[in-house]
Formats: sequence, C-alpha cells, structure tokens
Amino acid sequence: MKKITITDVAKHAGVSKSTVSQYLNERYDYMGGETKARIEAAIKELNYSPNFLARSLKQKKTNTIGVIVANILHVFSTQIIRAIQDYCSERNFHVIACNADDDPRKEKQFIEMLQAKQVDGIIVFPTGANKSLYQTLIMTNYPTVFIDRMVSGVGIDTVLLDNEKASKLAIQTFLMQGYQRIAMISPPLLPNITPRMERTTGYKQTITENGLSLRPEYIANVETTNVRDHLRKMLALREPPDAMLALNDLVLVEILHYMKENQLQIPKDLAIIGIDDVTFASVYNPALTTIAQPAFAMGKKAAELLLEKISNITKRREGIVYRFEPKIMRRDSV
Amino acid sequence: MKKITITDVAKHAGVSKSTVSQYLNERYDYMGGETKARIEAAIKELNYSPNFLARSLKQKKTNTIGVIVANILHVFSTQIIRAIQDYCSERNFHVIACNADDDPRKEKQFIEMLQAKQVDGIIVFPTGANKSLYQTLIMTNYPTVFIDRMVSGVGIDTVLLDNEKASKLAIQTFLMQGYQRIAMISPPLLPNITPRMERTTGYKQTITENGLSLRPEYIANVETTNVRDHLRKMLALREPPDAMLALNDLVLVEILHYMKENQLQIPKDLAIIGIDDVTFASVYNPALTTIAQPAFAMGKKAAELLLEKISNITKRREGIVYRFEPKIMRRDSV
DNA sequence: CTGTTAGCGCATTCAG
DNA sequence: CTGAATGCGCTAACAG
Repeated sequence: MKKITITDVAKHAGVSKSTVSQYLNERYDYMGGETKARIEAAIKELNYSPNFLARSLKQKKTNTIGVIVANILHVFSTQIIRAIQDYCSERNFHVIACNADDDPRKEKQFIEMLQAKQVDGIIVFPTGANKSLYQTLIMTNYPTVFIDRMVSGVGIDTVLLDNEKASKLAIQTFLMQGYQRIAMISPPLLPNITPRMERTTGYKQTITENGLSLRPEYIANVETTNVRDHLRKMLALREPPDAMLALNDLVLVEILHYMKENQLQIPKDLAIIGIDDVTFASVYNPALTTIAQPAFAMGKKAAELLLEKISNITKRREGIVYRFEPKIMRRDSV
Repeated sequence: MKKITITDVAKHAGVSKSTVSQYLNERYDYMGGETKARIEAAIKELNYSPNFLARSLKQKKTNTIGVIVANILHVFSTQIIRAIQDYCSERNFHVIACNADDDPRKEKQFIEMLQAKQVDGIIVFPTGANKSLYQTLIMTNYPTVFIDRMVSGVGIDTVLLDNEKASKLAIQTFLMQGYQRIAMISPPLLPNITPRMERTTGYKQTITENGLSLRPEYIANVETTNVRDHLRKMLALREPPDAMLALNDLVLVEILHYMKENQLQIPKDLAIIGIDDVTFASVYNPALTTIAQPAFAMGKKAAELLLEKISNITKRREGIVYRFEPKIMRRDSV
C-alpha cells in the first residue's frame, strides 16, 4: 500500500497542490465552497493524512520537545515527565523522554541527538558537567529549561525545589516532637548535584539555628548500596540518633529495608522523614511522614516556560530561577 | 545564529554536497584521503550536525517508534516503557510514549499522529475498541506489536502474561497455607481488557478444580474508588473471606488502605496476594506476597519484535502470541 | 574518486 | 480564487 501524498489528493480533487495545502492550513479565505467540498471528499476517500516530517522540514518546527532526566529511577523524575507530557499533550506537542543515567556523556549525546531531530526545545535535569554545551545552548538561543538542579554561571531558566526549606521542615518536625539526635543520610555529595548540597546545608543550618551541635557522625554520604551498612554503624554509636532524614526516595527505601530486617520499630527506635513523597507513604505501616515536592506543578511550570520560549521568538531575559515550596506530609513515622 | 547545512560544509571544504553526504554515511570507499580530512575539518570548524528530519524524509525512516499505553498509572506500564526505551536506546532508536488513558478516541488520535510523524512502528496496549483501525494497520503492513491485552480477530503479534496462571499461582499459594475462603477484587470487567477477564477465569477455574465452591459474593468487579466499600461489605458477610487476591496494583493499594484504616492485620485478619510486583512489596510491613509480571522481559520482547519487523521488510506470518510466565514472589502477606 | 541532477512531501510566494 | 515554480536539507543514481 503506497503512501498517499498531497499530490494524490490534489489530482483526485482536480485542483492544485497549493490549493489543498491552503485547505489543510485552514486558510479558506477565498476558496470556493465547492472546491472546499471536493477537497474534503478527496481526503476522506483517500484516507489521506499529511506527512508531518515534510511539513516540519519546511516550517522548521516539529511540535516535539525533548526531556532528559538525570536518573529515571527517582519517583520525582517520573512524576515530572508525566506532568510535562500531560501539559504538552493538550497543546499538541509530543515529548521524547531520555534517561541520561547521571552520565554527562550520555547527556551530551542526547542533547545533540534531539537537536539533530530538530525538536523545538528541551527540558533537562542537568548533570552539570557539560558547561560548554550549556553555553552553546544559550548562545544559539535554543529553547531550554533546566529543572531540579542548578547550574551556576549559565543563564538558563531553572525550576527548582526550595531544598533548604525541605530539610528545614523535616528537622523542625523532628524537634517539635522532641527528637534531638537527628541524623541524615544522603547519596554521595557531588558539587553539580545541587539538591543534595542544598538539602545538606538546610539540615546543618537548621540544626545549629536550634542550638544543637552538628555531629559529623550523624551525617552520611553514601551510595545507595551502602546505606544499610552505614545505618548500622550509626545505630551502633554510643549515642545513636533517634531521628533520621532520608535525603531522597532511594535512600528512604534502603532505610526501611534495614529497619525491617532488624525488626526495628518506626518511630520508636528511629523516627524517619523522607524527602520525596513516595507512592506508598500513606499505606505504609506506619504511614510515612514525607516532604513532598510539588512535582506536578514543577513539571507544568517547566513545560509552560519552554513552550512560551518556543512560541515567543523574542528572547526574554533568561536565567530566572523558580523555586517551589516543599510541603510536609505529616503522617506517623515521627 | 543561522543553522548550518550540508551545503555550507561542502562549500567550506571545497567539495560537492554529495561528497559530504557520502562522508557522513561512511561510504568512503574511493574517497581521497585528503578530501576526507578536509571535510572532517570543515565539519568540526562549522560545528555541523546533520538534520535528521531531512534525512528521514528522504529515507522514509525516522529511527523512532511510538508506544501507546492504555493507562500510565499502572506500574506495569511504566516498567514496560522503561524496558522498551532501554532496548531501543542501545540501538539508536528513539521512543515517543503516549498515554491513551483507556480512551479509544485518544488511542486513535495517537496512532494517527504517530503515523503522521512517520514513526517506524508502534507498540500498543490496545484498548481493543478500534478494531477497524487495527485492521488498517495490518492491511498496510505497518509494523505494530500489541502488548498486555489480546485483541481477537486481528492478526497482530502480541506479548502477554499468562494471566490465568497468575491467578492460579496465587490461589494455590493460599490453599497451601490452608486458606479456603478466597475472594478476589478486580476492576470492572470489560470484554476488551483481557487481563482482567483471564485472571478472573484463572481464579474461578482454580477454585473449582480444588473442590471449593464458587461464591459470587467473593468476587467483586469495581472501580478503584469503590474498592474499600466493597471490601467492607465482603468482610461483613456471615462467612467473610480469609484471603484476598488483588487483581492489580491499584486495587492492592486500596485494599491496603482499608486494612490500615481499620487496623486489620495481614495476614491474620486477611491474607493478601496482589498481581503486579509493586515497588514497595518487600519493604512493606508485612512484606507483600505478589505475582510479578516479567515486565522487563516482556517490554524487551515487544521491542525486539518491532525492530525486527521494521528492518525485515519481508512480512513474516503475523498474529503470534507470546505468553510470559508470571512468577510468585513469596513474602509474608499470606 | 567527485560533481551534477533529481527528487522526498509539503508550504509559500507570485503571477495569472 | 488557483496553479506553477521554488526550496527546506539531504540522499541517491549516474555521469564524468
């Protein structure tokens, strides 16, 4: 079955290609009503649908955006993708999602690939390690918005959580409940992955602000696979922590595993708050107190910004940072 | 900053476009080593990258596939998407994921949209309600593979779980542990959504095969929002069930909610098995026994089939059904 | 070994 | 109101 083109339709309707083209683009200003009907009929009869590729090539617009997440394993990433997809879908944009796996090389490849595909813009969770590439994006005025992670010195609009506040909310909650020996476990601290840095800062700040002393032994930065080990060590201290902040969902799950394996009670043996509102938080036993990121709102905002950049050829000032407020979901783990 | 094209490169290198094109396609069979170097230099200097769109238009191949899931809310859908993406990514294919939201109209729109975009093929969780569209796909020999749901009378390759076996495994497990009053809760039974039908069949069959009588009051087909209500009714029966099969992840979560709200013990008050291996199954208290679908293998298989169809122009016989074995994850909820 | 010539399917002037 | 001509960026014969 041969693919039918605009030429076929034109022939079938007895008009010229350009007339059909005008019809397709709804510019029937001066088109004969009868002509219109004939074209309509021909299209239906031939079951014709225009080739977006050809159109895109000509119009230099693909109605597609790319999103590159740093690590798809986080709930947050998947929530963001969904939000973006929903928003774009309503506006007739398609999205191609890519997972950079926290690898700057992959990130670079994806960005280049997406550009080669002529996507109209990209939303990225930047690894932070491709500064010169980011510079090129901004120099060429390529519609881009960053999300989740802050890249300093590159003026690209960025949608972020107020990460310090996230930690602050958690610590304050612990304090209000009388916990004083508050620890935190984070994935490894890398300068480019700003959420962890900021959350750690928030933790430290809130601890000291409240007149508690900062104990280095209460802070762990470890790979997910080593979380349980470190937790064991912490709990074996002479003064073990009585409360624990899990810096993200993956860490939280590991902590829960450890608690379960060792038949420890939450919050009796250890109170827990996790940043990221995991799906099972409210059904868990006990229900988990979490700090939720407004992922849907953030994804929507990023998409909004991007589509706006895409349609407004006029370059507005860039580099604005949008901070979103975390929200504490009080449940029973503290 | 003007987009630079192959023409610019050719000019810059002092050769013709076609020579550059040949270089790009690695057909330097008889190309002068010096020419090659000049082109290479020009490309680097101009920071040129080819426009995939134009190439695709000419080659009638976009290196992109579409996947349409029926309902993105199920873990299974997201797992499948990931598996497909991973597989395709390695083979330089991109994937555009769409969520039909269980709406046949959306499904139709997406299929048409993706075809207009000239994607090389599609993988779909069929709603089942667009038979004539499916027929067209097969008639036009458009690379397509179905997954999760069976559509009868349409000869398209399909990747499925052995759903009857899934229920069977669950029921047998209950029986082995001495449970006799085994109920099940399913989302509404719709003829097109075959997994539910098959799982229900599996349930009924296994119950009767084991000499138990089928009690209609132990079978509920309800919207997610009504699961808790129905569960309440079941547990208020004179002979309430002592074991419960949750037909999918969404139902399972509702059941867990109810148990928690009413401070009921699992498995003491009600033993539970869920189909779909939710992420938190092993950390839950108690750890949840589930029937896992080999989502990764299934997604990979679907992608394999599709890419094979795409490369083999030769149409092989179609309509093969690939059944995958569910696996019981024995934990502590039964 | 390299350049010329045609399109791919569509949109856009610009004359009729 | 309509059609012929042109080009988007690239590939693919086919001659030189």
